[in-house]
Amino acid sequence: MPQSRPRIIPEATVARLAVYLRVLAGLADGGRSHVSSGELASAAGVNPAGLRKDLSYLGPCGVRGVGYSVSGLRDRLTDALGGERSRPCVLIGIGRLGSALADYAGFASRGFEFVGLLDTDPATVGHRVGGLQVRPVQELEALVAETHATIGVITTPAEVAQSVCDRLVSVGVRSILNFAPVALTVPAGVDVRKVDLSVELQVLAFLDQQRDGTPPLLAPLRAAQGVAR
Amino acid sequence: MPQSRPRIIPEATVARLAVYLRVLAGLADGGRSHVSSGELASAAGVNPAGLRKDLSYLGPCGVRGVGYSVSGLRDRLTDALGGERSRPCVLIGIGRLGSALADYAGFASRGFEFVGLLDTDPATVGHRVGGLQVRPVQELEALVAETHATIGVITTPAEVAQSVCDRLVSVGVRSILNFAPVALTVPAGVDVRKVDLSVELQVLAFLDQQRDGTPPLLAPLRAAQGVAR
DNA sequence: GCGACTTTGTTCAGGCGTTCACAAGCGGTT
DNA sequence: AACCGCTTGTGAACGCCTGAACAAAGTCGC
Repeated sequence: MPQSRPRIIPEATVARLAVYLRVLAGLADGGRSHVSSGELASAAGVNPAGLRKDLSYLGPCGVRGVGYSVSGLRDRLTDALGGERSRPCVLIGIGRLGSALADYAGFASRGFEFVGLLDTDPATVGHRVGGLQVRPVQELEALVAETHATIGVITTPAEVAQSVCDRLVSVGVRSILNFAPVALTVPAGVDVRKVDLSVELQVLAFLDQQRDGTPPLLAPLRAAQGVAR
Repeated sequence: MPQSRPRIIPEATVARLAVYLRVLAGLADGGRSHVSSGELASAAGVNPAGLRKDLSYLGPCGVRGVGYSVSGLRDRLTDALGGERSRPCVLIGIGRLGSALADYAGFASRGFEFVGLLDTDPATVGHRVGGLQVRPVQELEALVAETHATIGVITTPAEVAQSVCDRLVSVGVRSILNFAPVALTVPAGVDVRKVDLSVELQVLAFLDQQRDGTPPLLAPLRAAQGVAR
């Protein structure tokens, strides 16, 4: 019965659904029972019409004239995004960034649990980070097999990211979050999402320069929109 | 003066230009003098035609029949993305993630230098992170004024992110990188880029579920879309 | 010096995502 | 019971970006 979602959901929409879900969780904690698309969109930083369109991919889930039930919509979104079941993750590369991610509360609260931390550095292996002991990267295959991890997070230096990725894929991991500044090559059927922190800063630097250097030239169309994405 | 770039560069292109720049830096270190669009595109993980289109926004910068000069293109990209001048950044919220970012080598090597670290927690203030001493967040305005920081990085909890953002904007910071899971509201003329780590994982979880749950249903290419029911 | 090959730069069409605007539907009120 | 206002859901247009095909241009070989 719950199996009836023949429509394809665009990836951009999926990302926003995750944002809506977080906003809803906050509203639920605040005791709210209903929200309108306008209010929810404002909190999420998107257009109200776009929000409704996003939600429409899940089928009707609001009541006209009233709005959306906070708990109802939250449950529906939770279900659409993969349910509440805990998703075991392995993290490879326990440097500064890796350590920070290992005990980032935002992950655990959403059902993402790190079940293994791996590193090559003998000085790091054995150390305890976020409640887990760092293990040597040689144990990657065994670890994935025993924990049935489905998500791999790569925070290694760029040079070894591809080989780590290959090993993850070879033992069945099909979802990879990559923080290393390289483009990973994976076979079809494997999803990679890349987070590139220095690119983000560089884009900001570009926009900054553009503001300072060419406002008289092409300033007109660039204003508008008070909320950023 | 190289002041002649009347064309507007799409933001998506800017982000890719930053990736190309990094790949080029690696090639230059390797001693390469020329690259073709195909090779560069492969290393960056994009389509060759798209890469050429991206570069065309900067005007002709390759030689037909030969390819691109590694150093020449690198310089051109560096210039387009804001030059090599050091950009002072302030970082607010020195938790796990903030500490990791504070001494992330990838930033410094691209001209982004943290000139101030701020936090509210008395236990964190005064501590030394990545070569800088953490200062109380009350000094934010003074710090920005004295260092002329142009970029603010927010790694605070969600509840205080907006107020920190407002204070940054009020003292002239117009570029903000936000890691807090909230949509920041800013006046026109201020750019915000948001990095949401748990959203990335949630998208992966969705794709994972979609693979497992609906391969027999919508695996094929695709049919009509936009038609309603 | 000329021809052919290689690679860029550009143009074109297609898909995707976003935004706007309107009709349908539900609750509250009289 | 019927009306009115409010909000959702959807259809359609617009613009952006992506992916492929073509022409210009430069180099290498003979």
